Amino acid sequence: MPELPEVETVRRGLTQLVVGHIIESVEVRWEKIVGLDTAAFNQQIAGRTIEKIDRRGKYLLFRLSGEKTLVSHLRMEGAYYTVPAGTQPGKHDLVTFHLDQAVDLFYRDTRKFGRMKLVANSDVMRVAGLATIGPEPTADTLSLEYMQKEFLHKTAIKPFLLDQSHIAGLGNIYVDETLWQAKIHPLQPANSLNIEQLETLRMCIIQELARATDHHGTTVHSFTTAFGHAGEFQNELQVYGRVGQPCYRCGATLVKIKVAQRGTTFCPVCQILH
DNA sequence: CGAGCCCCCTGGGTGC
DNA sequence: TGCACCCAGGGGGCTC
Repeated sequence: MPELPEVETVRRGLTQLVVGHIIESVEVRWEKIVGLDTAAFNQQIAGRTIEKIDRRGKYLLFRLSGEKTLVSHLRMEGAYYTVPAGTQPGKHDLVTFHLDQAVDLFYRDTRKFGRMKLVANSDVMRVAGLATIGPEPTADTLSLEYMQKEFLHKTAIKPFLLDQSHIAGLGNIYVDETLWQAKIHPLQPANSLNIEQLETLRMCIIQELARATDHHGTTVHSFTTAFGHAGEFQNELQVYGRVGQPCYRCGATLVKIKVAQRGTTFCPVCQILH
């Protein structure tokens, strides 16, 4: 499931593979992904050059010629990869971008949850999700002062961190990881954290996402980079996927509960609810 | 405004 | 071997 480190890894791969190419035509094999059929999407996008690829939170932003942006969210299993022109698409290859220089860019999405939308550059920040997105989790953009003002809700910290309007980029895996690192219980109300805990959490989030990005993201289920490689960060995970195994810090058995409909693994000894 | 729930989907796992 | 079920989950949208 792509979170910020995985999306950033995809962005870097795509930058090498498709920037500078012209989109000659497209084929849409599952209309809900794009919200348009092949003819309508083709009419909007054909002839544009891919000038640059940006990222905001978990959104990929393909900057195209003519002041347009293709906003793409991979959701659970969306993936991009390039193949030689003429390659037959597989069952789960839902969109084909026929590029110049005999390259096809495939969008594959087993569960069909991903979405993409072409908008004018001036409308990008009006796209649902981007309109309300919180700051990027870096030292420059996520300040302690912001967190003190933002974390005033009594909502449990886990769903609070999953809400992209507070901080951009965290998903289920990295929320469980950073809460374990900061020794905070996933049900702890966001407004109950003191300033020391907020600063600890802030640094854990910033460092964990940077470290995961350095490792090309986490591969669970199906994530691969645009080059078809798996990430390596799954080997670094401390709690996610380790229910029933010993806590690396205290040795207690990690437990799994449901928090806001999400599977949540934590240490019942290190992460005490206050 | 917030909490809770539904929905979108399919592959993989489990039980019989 | 096969069938019926259940589960995972990001985020938009809905109701209360």
